[in-house]
Amino acid sequence: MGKLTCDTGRMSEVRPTRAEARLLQIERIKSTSRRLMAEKGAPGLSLREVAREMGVVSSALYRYFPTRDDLLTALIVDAYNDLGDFAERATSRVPRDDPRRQLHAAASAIRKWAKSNPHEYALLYGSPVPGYEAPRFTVEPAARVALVLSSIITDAWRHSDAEGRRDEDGKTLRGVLETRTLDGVMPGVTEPVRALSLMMWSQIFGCISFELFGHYKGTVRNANRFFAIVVDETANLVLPPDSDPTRGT
Amino acid sequence: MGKLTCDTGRMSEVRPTRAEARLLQIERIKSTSRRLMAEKGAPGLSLREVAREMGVVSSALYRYFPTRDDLLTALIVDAYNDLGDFAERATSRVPRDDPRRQLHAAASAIRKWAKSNPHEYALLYGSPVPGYEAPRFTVEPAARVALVLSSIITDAWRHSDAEGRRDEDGKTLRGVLETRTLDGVMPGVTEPVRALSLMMWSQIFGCISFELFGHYKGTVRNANRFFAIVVDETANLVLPPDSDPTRGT
DNA sequence: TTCTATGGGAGAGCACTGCTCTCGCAACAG
DNA sequence: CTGTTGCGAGAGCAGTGCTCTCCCATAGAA
Repeated sequence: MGKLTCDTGRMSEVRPTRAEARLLQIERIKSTSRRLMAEKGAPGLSLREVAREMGVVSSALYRYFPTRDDLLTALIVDAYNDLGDFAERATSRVPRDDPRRQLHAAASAIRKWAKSNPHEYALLYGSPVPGYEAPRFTVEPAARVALVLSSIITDAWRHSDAEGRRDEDGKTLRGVLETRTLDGVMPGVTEPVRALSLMMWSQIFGCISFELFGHYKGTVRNANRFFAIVVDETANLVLPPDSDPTRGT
Repeated sequence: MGKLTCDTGRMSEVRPTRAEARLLQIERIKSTSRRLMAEKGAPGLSLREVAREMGVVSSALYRYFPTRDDLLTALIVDAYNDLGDFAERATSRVPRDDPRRQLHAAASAIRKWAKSNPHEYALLYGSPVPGYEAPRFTVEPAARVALVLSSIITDAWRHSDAEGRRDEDGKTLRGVLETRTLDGVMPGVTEPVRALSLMMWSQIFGCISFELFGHYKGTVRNANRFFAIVVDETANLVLPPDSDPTRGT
C-alpha cells in the first residue's frame, strides 16, 4: 500500500495522491476525535459522532481504523508523544547544571499538560479501558515521559562528586527492580537512587491524578504550591546533595 | 472481604414484608453488579446484563435505581466503606505504639484490597466516569480511607516528645492547605507534617495505581518489596523521629 | 371481608452504539 | 482501454440506557 511511484516526474500536484489523502483523512479523524474527547471524555467517544462531525457515514471510518480500540490506541500514542515532547522542551529550557530546577520544570510541564488535556491524561494514566490491552508499540512513547525525569537524575549524579546512596546490607533491594531495563536507562546510578526515582515518578503522577480526579477537594487549597512542595521533597531523595548551584560547594 | 450479606434477621415472618423485599432486591442487584463488574469492569457494566443475570427484565431495575449512574454511585459508596473497614481492621491489629508498622499495615491492606478488587479500585481511584459528578454523600465514605492513614500519623505525634517540623519562615505553607478541614482531622500536627501526610497519601495510591494499571511493567520486578520500601521512605517524612519502638530512645 | 391504592415486573419501543456487509463510483495501474 | 483497488453510502444486526404502558399481587383502609 505504501508504494510511491516517484519516478513519474509528476510536477505541480494540485490534488493529493491517494496515499496522501489517506494520511490526511487519518489525521482529520484523529483531530476530530480529540476535539470530541475534550468535550465528552474518552469512554464516551463515539465513532458515529466522529463520522457525523466529519460529514461522513460511520462505516467509512472503518477503512482507516478497523475498530474503535485501534483509534483509541492511535490517540494514546499521539498523546504520549505530545506529553513527552512538552516535558522535554520544558526541561531543555533550564540550564543543565541545575537538576532541581530541571525536575521542577519537567514535573510542572507534565502537570500543565495534564490540566489542559484532562481527558487525554485520564486515557494515559487513569483506569485502563477494560478488556483493552495496550499494544507493544505504545510502550516506547510511554517510556519517553519517564525518560525525561530519569535522565535528569542520571545526569545529576554523573556530574556530581557525591556518592550515591548505597544498599547498605546489599539485600534490601536485591531483585526488586528490573536491572536489565534500568541499566540502560539510568546507567551509573545506584540501586537505592533508582528505586527512589521510580518512587518520585509515581509520586508526581499520583499527585496530578489526585488533583485532576478531585481527591484533593477539601484538603489542598493551593494545588500549585502544594505540587511544588511535593516535587521539592522528592527531589531531596533522588538528587545528589551537592546538586544545587545556589546552595554552595 | 467484607462482603455484605443481606440478612433480614427476622425469623417470625416466612415471607419478607414489602420494604424488606425491596432492600433485599437492592442488595441482590448490587451483588450481581459487583460480580459482573469483577469480570468485565465498571464502564462495561450493563443494566440489561444485570437484569438478565437476575432472571428479570431490564426495566424492572429502574424501580430501584433511577439511572445507571445511581447504581454506580451505590457501588462506589459500598466500595469505599469496604476498603475503609478493611484498612481500619488491618491497622487495629498492630500495637498503637508502633506507628511505622501501623502505616505499613494500613498501606498493605489498601494495596491488597486494590489487587483483589481491581475494577472497584479503578472505579474509586481511576479516571472518573465522564459527566459523572460524585454526589455529596460519597465524600464521607471516601474520607474514611484517608482518615485511617492520617490518624496513625496524628496519634504518633500526640504520643511523641519530638517537635513536629515547623514552617521555618512561616510563609512557605501559608494558604496551601485547607486548615479548616485538617484542624479537625489532624489536630496538633504541624503544617509541614500535614503537607507531607497528604503527600504520603497520594504516594501510596499513586504506587498502587501504577502497579495495577501496568505502568511498572519493565521497571519494578518485585512489587511487594518495592511498595514496602516506598511506604517506609515516606513514613520517614511523616513520623516523629522517636516513633520506632525498636530503635531506641 | 371488600375495595382501592400502590409497588413492581413484563414487554414494546426509541434513540443510540460498534461493527459488518454489499453496492457502486472514481481513481489508479498495467 | 481495461481491470483492480480504495473508499464512501446505506442497510442491517445485536447490543445499550431509558421510557412508557399494561397488568397483577399485595398492603392498607373501609
